[in-house]
Amino acid sequence: MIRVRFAPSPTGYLHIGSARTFIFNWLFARRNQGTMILRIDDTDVERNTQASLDSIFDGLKWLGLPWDEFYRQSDRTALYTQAAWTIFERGMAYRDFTPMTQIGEDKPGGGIGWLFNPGARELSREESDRRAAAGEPFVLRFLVPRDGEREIRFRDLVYGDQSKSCADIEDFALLRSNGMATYHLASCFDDADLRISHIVRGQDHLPNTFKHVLIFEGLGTKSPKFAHLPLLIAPDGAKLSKRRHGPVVSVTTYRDAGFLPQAYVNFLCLLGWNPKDDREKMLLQEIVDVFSFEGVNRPNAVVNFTEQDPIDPKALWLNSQHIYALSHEELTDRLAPVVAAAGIQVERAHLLRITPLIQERIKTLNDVLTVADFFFADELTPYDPAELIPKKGDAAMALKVLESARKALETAGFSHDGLDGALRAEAATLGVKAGQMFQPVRVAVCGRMVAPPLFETLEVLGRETCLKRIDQALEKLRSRQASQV
RNA sequence: GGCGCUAUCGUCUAAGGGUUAGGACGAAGCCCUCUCAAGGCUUAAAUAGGGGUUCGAAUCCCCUUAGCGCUACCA
Repeated sequence: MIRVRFAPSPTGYLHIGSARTFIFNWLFARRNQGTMILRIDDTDVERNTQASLDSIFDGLKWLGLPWDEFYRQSDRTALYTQAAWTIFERGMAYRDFTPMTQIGEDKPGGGIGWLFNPGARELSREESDRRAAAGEPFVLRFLVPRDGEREIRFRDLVYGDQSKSCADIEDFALLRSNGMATYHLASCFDDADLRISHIVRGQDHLPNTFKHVLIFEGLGTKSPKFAHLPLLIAPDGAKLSKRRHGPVVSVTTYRDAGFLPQAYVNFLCLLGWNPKDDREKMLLQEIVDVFSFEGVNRPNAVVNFTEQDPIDPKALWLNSQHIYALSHEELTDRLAPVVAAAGIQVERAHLLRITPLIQERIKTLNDVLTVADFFFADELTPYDPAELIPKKGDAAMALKVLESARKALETAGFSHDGLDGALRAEAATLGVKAGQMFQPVRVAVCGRMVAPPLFETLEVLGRETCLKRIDQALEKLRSRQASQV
């Protein structure tokens, strides 16, 4: 039975790399009819925040990938302490009474690799017990084997066989001096207790895994299988961080930019994994059908963003592909809340008619606001009347064309073919090219030179609005001419 | 410093001893066309460097270089 977990610690908001780890876990579980567990690793009371927890749930909810079981480490602290003392009783851990301030100086950052504090390992059990009983604070450390040349080995499903000499593993802490379990202990205990079959997490944990193997040994359980994932990094090669890279690292950036969750998931999957064929745009089910750790790469993957544009261009393209794959009804359902949030009131039936016209012209849901604005507004936003002048034409032509278009639209049938026929006929009688006819009309009704296909647009706008806007355009042209004379 | 991981177009990647090193995004150009978009076609663009092994290396091994990670009573 496959059981996997995603175990974020609530010390920041849900970050793009964490989201991907969650997704890979989820995919692996679904692919193998396994169980997906969400576990909040909140053993660090100092740094946990409710806001962070909210952000994690928020982000996961948006992704739309449900989990099957839920745990929170702060509910289980007694279990960890108990486990730590079991390891101690087995002689695989010891109390270290070295004050924190003292070790801070000559330990990490500076010089030689730190393995353990001098004298701490050699303390007799009697003295250790006595000092503890006297209330002296201590850290419980794992007693990493120092005799012989023992190597810790494990096989990673992505990175292959791993080994490390115990001589390079320090005596890491199991219990803090306040009695709380550390991440290593709590995480391993839970992985064992919850019968996790595969630990799927970021590659930054690869070096920690040697310690974890030791802990599982201390716990007397078999290690789960491991699959480490390449990290997501910034274009500058650095690990993604809020401080350095800003809001890009948060999943909410993509959500708020108008991404479809399935497109975002698709994008994240393609960072460090590929289906071994040329597919790029994939539905969730299609990914589930072929997902395996064989397809996971080892090098870190760059999320391609800039200061000006936080969105990876490929993500944007994938989003447009997913938008394009939606039915008109589905897309309308996604667009409606965006439009409503912008304070625009539109009937769903009307929006449903607009949707097909913009579907292949929007890359994000939010684009509806800029691409379809003229469908929503009563009055067009002001535009330069010079835009009404067709190519290789002049203001007089614009005037002439718009006048005859107006006349034609008074009687034309408001369907694609009716409008097409009527306007083309007008162009022919005036002796202008079709484009010279269409473009002024487009600008007149849309208020700009770039817009969806003309006839469908006119159709959706309706005769009344079209005539009104052409009248306004004629007015603009006339006053422009008057002012220029 | 020690230990570990990694190294193919700008980016995501394919090719796990024999290919003109393939695809996608992005860029440029052309076609289509009522503008834009979509679509089609085309172009530019990569095996970090050096040694081996081999008839033959992007692929296996070693070294160098570079990047990243871990080295906390954070996770």
